[in-house]
Amino acid sequence: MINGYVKNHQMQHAHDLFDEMPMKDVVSWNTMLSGFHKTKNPEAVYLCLVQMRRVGFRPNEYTLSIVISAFLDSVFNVLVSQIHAHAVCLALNMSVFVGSALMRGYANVGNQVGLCRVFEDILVKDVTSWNALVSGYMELGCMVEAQGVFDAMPERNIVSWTSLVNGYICNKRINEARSVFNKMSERNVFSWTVMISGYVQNQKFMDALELFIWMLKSGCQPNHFTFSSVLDACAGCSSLIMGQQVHSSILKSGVPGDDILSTSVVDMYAKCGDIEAAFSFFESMPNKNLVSWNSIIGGFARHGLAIRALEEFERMIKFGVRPDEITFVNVLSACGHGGLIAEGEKYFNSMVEYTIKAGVEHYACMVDLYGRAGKLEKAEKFIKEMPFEPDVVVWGALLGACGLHSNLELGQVAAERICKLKNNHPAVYSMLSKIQGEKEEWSSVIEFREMMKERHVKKQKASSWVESPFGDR
DNA sequence: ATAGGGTTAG
Repeated sequence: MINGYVKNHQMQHAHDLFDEMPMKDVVSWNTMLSGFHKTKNPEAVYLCLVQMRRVGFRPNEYTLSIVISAFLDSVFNVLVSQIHAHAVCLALNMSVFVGSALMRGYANVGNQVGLCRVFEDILVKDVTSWNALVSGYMELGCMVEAQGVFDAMPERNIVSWTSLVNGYICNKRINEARSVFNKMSERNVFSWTVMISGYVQNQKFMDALELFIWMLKSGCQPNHFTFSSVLDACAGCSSLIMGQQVHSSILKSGVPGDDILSTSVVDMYAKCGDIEAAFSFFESMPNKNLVSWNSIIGGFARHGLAIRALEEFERMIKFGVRPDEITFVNVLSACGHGGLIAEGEKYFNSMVEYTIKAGVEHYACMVDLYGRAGKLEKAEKFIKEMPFEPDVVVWGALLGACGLHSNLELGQVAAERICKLKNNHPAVYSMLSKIQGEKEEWSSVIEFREMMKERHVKKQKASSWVESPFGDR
């Protein structure tokens, strides 16, 4: 019964039943631990483990591997070496299960010595243990070691290959990843998805889409992970036609739509310029979460529809969804693009009510807000009163505003600060020469162009899909 | 009856 509740993520019911249970054993405790792990509640796992020990139960292999997995990426991962010590005392460190969990744990805290030590102690190492070693080395950025382990493994399965590909991708070595991927004798939905999302993460959207077509031709059925990455690729290269095709394939494929996939659809339509399609799909979603709300608010903001962005924000609050820092970045940028100064100030000040501390991004939005509206002194004052060091984005917002309102003096101040933080940023040259051009100071403009040539500064490539002679790619 | 290695969103 408890396991049934756990499988359906009904932890409250599981908990109640567990409390009533008269003769608990290790298995019942492990089932509860696993439930807290599945519902991503590391603190509950921690408390449950402590309680279990307090009433005198001895952890077994199951207990330790669940607990270690639950501590990954949480504050409790400082306990990895303590759990390891515990495992040694119970002679469970030689278990394949505990061993591979511990390896992930050590990789998670960046401890290479621990990773190797645990691997050596595993009595009968199987493919999974070797795979965990490859992934562990990759996670630590040790690509040579990972490749060495892969080459030395007694046997390799599709997971070993996929781990290697994924490892190279995580280390931003997309070409190495692709060359390993090409050598695979068989591929499954995991391997295809890893490679496709790797291209997306590295902004190679066309490569991602090309590979997706290849995947379909090879007869491999995409899942919600794949589709979500592919939609991201469509959004990345602003290809509405491709995005629509992918959306249709999702509907035809019959993969159950989840929150993440739906949010990717919303985001794709918004980034491909069809904000109404984004909105109507968003409206049709039965379960809107924080990320989906942020996505539609950001979509309206980017389309300059400030009022509609703010309406969605208010609706989100009414729905009882708590905004986070990203929500406010989107809300403030909506105000900036819509010239809604008073509203921007109101929302900026309301952040404390939601216990969200304004970060450097929010300050950048405010500088942008004042700057676009021509209130340059106010923007400058805002920068001076910031509780942290302004970054390139903050100064860039001011510089952009100076370009918009042809203010050379303040523009030069911003430009100098940007150059200190990031040498030879092309935007600095373009913006200053733009202002000088407007002031008809042609000698300065020419001087700047010469300077750019000398310093080998290249203007950033920019293009627009609006009335593009190439049509929609 | 409970456990380990590879993939997704703002």
